[in-house]
Amino acid sequence: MLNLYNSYTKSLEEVELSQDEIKIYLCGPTVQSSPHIGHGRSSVVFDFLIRYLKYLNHKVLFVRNITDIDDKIISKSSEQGIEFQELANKVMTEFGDVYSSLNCLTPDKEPKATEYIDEIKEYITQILNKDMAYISESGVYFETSNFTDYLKLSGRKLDEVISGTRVELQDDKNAPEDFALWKFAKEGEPYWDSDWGKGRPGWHIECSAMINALLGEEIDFHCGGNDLIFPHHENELAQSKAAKPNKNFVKYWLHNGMINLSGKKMSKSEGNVKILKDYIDEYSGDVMRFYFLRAQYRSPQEFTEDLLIESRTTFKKISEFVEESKSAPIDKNLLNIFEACMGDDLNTPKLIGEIFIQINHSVTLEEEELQNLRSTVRFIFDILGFTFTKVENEKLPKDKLIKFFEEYKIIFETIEQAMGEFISIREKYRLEREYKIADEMRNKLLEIGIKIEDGKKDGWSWNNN
RNA sequence: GGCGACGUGGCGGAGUGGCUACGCAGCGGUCUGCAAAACCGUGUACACCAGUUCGAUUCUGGUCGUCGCCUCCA
Repeated sequence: MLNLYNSYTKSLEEVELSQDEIKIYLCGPTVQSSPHIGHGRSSVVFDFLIRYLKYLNHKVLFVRNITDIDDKIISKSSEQGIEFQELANKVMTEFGDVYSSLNCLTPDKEPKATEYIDEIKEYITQILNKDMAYISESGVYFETSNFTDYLKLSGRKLDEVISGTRVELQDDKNAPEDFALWKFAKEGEPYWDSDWGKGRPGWHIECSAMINALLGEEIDFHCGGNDLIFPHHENELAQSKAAKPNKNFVKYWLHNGMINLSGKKMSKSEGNVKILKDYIDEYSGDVMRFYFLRAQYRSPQEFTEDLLIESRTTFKKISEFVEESKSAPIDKNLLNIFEACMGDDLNTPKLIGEIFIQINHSVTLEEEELQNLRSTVRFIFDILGFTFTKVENEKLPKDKLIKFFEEYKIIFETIEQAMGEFISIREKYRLEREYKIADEMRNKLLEIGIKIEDGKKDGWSWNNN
């Protein structure tokens, strides 16, 4: 059983899944600036869902779009004196890198708005033909007053939409709440030809058109951050229902909560954006994923670097528990827990708690049961997209190492060889009860970033932390 | 201002009408030459005020507070 919160009905619903392909559309980024933690959350959280659906033996058709043309991209690129495509491509690459280091499943299709201009124009024509849009001086606009269900998704009232608006209103619109399907190009702006005039698509229409082109008239899940509910998804829904009144555009609307930086929402306008890549590089994709796993996907989630450090510590425990084991779904009890938690609107924090309860109880288990538990925990984390790849040890500069080991008359060839000799020298001192020297060696080694942990099998390890 | 969400121990974060969440940190211990690591043990938190109830952190109402959306945003 899978219960998920549907933003449209504002309630937890038992999801009905057909045995056919499940169609999922995730609103991807506008490629105007580098990905931040919030982008990471949205992609990882819905990656959990997709992977879980696959675990439940469903076929999934997953589309995530890229908005590569919009006002911000145009203005930013012109500030930098480059073509808008150049900026879009650069940022797009950054997003691709981040998705892959977070081990998010590659979408089956990843359409860009600029590659679907024909479909977009065709879609606008359909809306015009249904008398749900009109052409004015500055563009083609959606006639919201002709769409009775407008604002049903976001639950707003019409006068609120206008009263809160501080943006200059276009005076060639029939109503202030009407939104652009096609914006006519101003001097110097990029444009595509159309029957109505040279211009570019509005923000919302690309999603309607690309969903229609790639997934069809009806889809199962439409996902994105909850900041997109209004106006983006509201308008998208209006367009799609206007073009196809008899179709149920989206079965379930799913929205993830925002990341908060020290109590504040992180957004471009607040200027408190942190670059996601830096954290991935420092903490690894698994740790970032685990950080996202710690919060239920709809709740706002606190972000500080300390919480990332904590996530690393906690995740390390799990990796060590699972390290030597093969992934296998053996422990039925734990699998039931897994499904119960995931089925409860993806309650991943609860799942983590339950897994730790199992780990804590494992001391009483027989060897075989313990192995089964380890394998099953590993299996669950595999399903959730964790890789358990060891963090590449930070490369210390070789000259620094050579110099360091010279002091102890060790000729550096490889780190293993040099450390082996270093340890045996130090061991000699320890046997001779020359603890001062031994401790000093340990401390000096720590200064260059290598930590000795006496009593461990290996005897030494990198200090990645 | 409008709409919505939320307020759980030092921090993060589940959950429940009566019973241990869990993780991190802290504290005590075992081990150790000393550390570290590891292991064992350890905490009567549920914003405030009323009400319903045999009993409320969990239900209802109010108060205060925090956050989000309302404008491009995941």
